[in-house]
Amino acid sequence: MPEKEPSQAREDKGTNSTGAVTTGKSLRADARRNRERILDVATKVFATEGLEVPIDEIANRAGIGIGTVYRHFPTKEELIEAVVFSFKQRLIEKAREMLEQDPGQAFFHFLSLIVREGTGNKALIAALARSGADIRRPLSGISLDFQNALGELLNCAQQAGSVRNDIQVTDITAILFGVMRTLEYNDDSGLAERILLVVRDGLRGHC
Amino acid sequence: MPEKEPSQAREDKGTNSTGAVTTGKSLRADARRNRERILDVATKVFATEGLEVPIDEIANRAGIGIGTVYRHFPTKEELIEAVVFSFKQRLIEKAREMLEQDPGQAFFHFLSLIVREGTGNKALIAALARSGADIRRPLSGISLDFQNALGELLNCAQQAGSVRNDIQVTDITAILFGVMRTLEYNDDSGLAERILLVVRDGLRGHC
DNA sequence: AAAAAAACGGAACCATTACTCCGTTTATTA
DNA sequence: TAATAAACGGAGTAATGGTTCCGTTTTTTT
Repeated sequence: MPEKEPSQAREDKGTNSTGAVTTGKSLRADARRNRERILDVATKVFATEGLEVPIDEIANRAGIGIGTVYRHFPTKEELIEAVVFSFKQRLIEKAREMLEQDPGQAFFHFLSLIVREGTGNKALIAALARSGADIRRPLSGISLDFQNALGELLNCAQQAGSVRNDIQVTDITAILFGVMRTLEYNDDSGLAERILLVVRDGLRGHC
Repeated sequence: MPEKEPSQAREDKGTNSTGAVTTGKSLRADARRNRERILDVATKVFATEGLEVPIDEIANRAGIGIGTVYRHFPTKEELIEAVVFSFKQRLIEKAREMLEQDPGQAFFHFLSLIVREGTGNKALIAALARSGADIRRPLSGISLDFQNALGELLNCAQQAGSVRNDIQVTDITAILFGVMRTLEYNDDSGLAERILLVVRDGLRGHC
């Protein structure tokens, strides 16, 4: 009698080039549902309350056991990464779209967009912090993609003379990081506007 | 027979208007020595390693028991306040001195000074963060003094036309906070220079 | 120098949080 | 629908870090 073997060689979860987990067909129905739900809740909670919210809290709000959360995302870090990933992905997409516009406009519009979206979204701020905090650490995956997208906008703007030349992408990331951090505790959009004004004029340079 | 009474009504520790603990004569010799030592060590450790360093660590490095630290500073918060206080005090003094200079110069020199001193000093960054993070919360004590000192420099600079007029002190505090935070993880002074350049030009305004 | 007061030291306590383990439940398969 | 595999849930574990308590030591007073 032939040995029992896994009835159908289920395809494994894999990771695509960008680092996102490709949700293959291999998950059981309830599992896929739960995974989705966790991600949903985590995204909202992280955005409104910050990354320090304990996993238990997220599990509770999702109406799901802690163990389940950990099966899907073996560490808190990985859950955060997953959430952060989609935020960055969306921004990258926006950046690409903007490349159509006038170079100077594009760059500054992108900055505005980030600031606007970031105001009041602690998860997004953290996402940017993760690629902007320590600019010496080489990036990879989605963070690198993001930096490249931003870099392209910057380059174009510089070539068009809309942004000073003595500035690099990493400087922008760093500045962005600072602005975000400031806005983390001040969701006043008036402040955001004024800071953006200063940054904008400063980036144009030589008065 | 008369009841025993405290031989000498020792003067109590009090707090002066700025919030600093006035070290009266009431402390025993070893106590005063220890208090000083704790403050010294804490200042250095907080500066180089940040405020997250546990109290135990500070006690150990000072060669003093944990209990002793807590007798002098009933909560970690109070120890931090004490450290932060002296940093701010020094900055305020500098600000006053600078008022002598040309208004525009004074203001920008002060910004440079803070950035220079802040680069690599996590305690100082935290000190500024504490008065700049949430600009809606009304300040008091030393933080208010600091804001006022900064405000005075700003006012003069604005009246002299060296700084744009659509900006308030709290905006400066916020910007400063952001810059500091950025530099917290990047002690590269080149980056500091470039960011300062952008901020400076941005604050001058209307190109 | 003895008594009283002040200060010391650090083990123990408590709260928080990330993460594990395993008995139970649910989905899938045959 | 019974057997099997997959996934679930949450009590329990471990590490961390702030704070308290109290027996011991040091300083000050008489």
